[in-house]
Amino acid sequence: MNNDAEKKPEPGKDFIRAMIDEDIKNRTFDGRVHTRFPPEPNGYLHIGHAKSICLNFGLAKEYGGKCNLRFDDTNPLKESNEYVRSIKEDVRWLGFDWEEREFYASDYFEKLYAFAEQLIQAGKAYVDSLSAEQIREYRGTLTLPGKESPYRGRSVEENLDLFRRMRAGEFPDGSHVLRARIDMSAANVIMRDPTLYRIRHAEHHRSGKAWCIYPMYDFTHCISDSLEGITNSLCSLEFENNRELYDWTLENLGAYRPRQTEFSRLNITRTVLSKRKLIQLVTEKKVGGWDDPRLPTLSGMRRRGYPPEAVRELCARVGVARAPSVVEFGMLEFCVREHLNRVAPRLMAVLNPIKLVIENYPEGQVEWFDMPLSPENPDLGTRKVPFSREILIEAEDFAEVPPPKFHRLKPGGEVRLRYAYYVTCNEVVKDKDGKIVELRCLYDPQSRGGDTPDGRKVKGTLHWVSAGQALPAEVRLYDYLFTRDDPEDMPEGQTFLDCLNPDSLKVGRAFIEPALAQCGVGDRVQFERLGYFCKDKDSTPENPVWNRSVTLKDSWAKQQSR
RNA sequence: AGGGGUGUCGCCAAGUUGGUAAGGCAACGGAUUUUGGUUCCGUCAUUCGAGGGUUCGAAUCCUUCCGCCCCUGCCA
Repeated sequence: MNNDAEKKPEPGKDFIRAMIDEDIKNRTFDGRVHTRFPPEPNGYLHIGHAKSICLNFGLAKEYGGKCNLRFDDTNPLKESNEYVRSIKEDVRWLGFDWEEREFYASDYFEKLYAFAEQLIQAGKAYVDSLSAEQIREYRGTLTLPGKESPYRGRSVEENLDLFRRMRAGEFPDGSHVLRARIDMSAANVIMRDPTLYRIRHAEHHRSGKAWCIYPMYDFTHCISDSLEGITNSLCSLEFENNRELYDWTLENLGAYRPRQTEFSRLNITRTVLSKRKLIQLVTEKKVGGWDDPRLPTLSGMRRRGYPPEAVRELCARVGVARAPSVVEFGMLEFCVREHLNRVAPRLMAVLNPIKLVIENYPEGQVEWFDMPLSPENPDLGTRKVPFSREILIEAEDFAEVPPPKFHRLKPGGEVRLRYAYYVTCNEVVKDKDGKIVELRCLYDPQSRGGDTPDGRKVKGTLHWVSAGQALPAEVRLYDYLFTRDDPEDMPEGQTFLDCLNPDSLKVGRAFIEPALAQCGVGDRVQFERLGYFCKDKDSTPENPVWNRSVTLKDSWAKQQSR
């Protein structure tokens, strides 16, 4: 070993880690690292959230800190316990643990209210009685300053009285709001007297009917972070403008102030990651539900058979930066294949069967082979696979008139049936319409196991199942949900719904080897050549259902399509 | 009276105080192979949004343009 071998350039840290290193060096937060993942329970988590989860929980782990799970539940109209339930399930599935630190913004309502009164007391907030439309008009535009509300000058006493009566339920929805008194001509529109509280006579999924006024995001989030002692409040780029208000609020409250840092959210080609659109797909029944395997939701990906390791790997690979970006779907698929290739057992199934009759194999005989579950990982053990006179192979693995460089079965040609025997096709049987009914073959008894004593080589090895013992199964093959790279970018007058791919789900039949009967829901295997599959929850003993997670790379198919 | 961000290979992304463009995905070659998969090995930015300037030397400093993203919810 010599020392200059270690001079390899280390991959650079992302800007967030660099910032934290700096903070630790300067003891900015006493060397602490405390993050949080703050979803609003108004929908299911998707892979975009996974990036935030991996970042926040990952950072805490790397720096020996903590990460809280906090539900940002300040809008009772959109939220539900069902979403809370699914979010916790998905975070756990991804492999992260918030231990006892499960928080809810709604648990801070009383404290939040006290902070609001404190702001009023300090003359930094007032009750406005303009209508929503008027407030919008008064706000001005991006290029024109706003003007002050006539109610902006109310006395502290009047504001306090009004705010208390708002809480007491004396006023209808929309009649008053609490606003911060900042600057109606601020260049940052967010700072033009932002709304802090609104009246909403609605039942909250956790606090029930205890409240009829609810705090807004900008007021709630920073205080929640502060209360929990968060050091780094990481959020996506669209909150950049809100940072000024985050800092303003905490400063004017004299509260501990975490550091908000924004990063670019994850975008993936041919998919939509906005909650609004995902909800639309679900409620308009364009997909089967939140866990439809075509959806980029964590529950959909789980059902599709994507391992959590692959999702985490993707998040690690795309990194974190501030430049808006769109990752190719292929990057995700690569991560899925990479992990499954390492862990998934490899068995055989046939999608579009063609019968192969081995004329010199004894009628009625069945021999059971012990075959490895994975050629690369002997530790996985073996399974029993039956072989008999009638075998099913993939129709596309036979060509009567083979294209150049075709390695599979052809008239007069010899191939290997994986781990079984060499067979040679000597007759193609057709019906009167010229359709192939079966292939008559001869096998070489010497080639048992897939090798011959004379060592002769064969170009092709085929997957197969024994016709008599194979089990029928349903397979669901998926394609992109959308026909364009960017479903958001549509021609005039069209929406993302107009580029839904009608072929995104194809249901087919398959014949699978008997050993697969033992699989449980969620088990993942590779079907030789066909791809990685995951047993679906819709399975019944009579009709197992397998979802294709992802196909294998296929350079032959690619070459043919050129 | 607009403000805040951001632009490095088809995609993601490193580039410490200026010293002469990491890595991954994709793609393309080749070797190995009981599936055309996997694995391995190789190729792939004279150039960093564009133009000026400073400098012996700039993706990195100055300057002027240009593109893209976010902000006018009583959503988060």
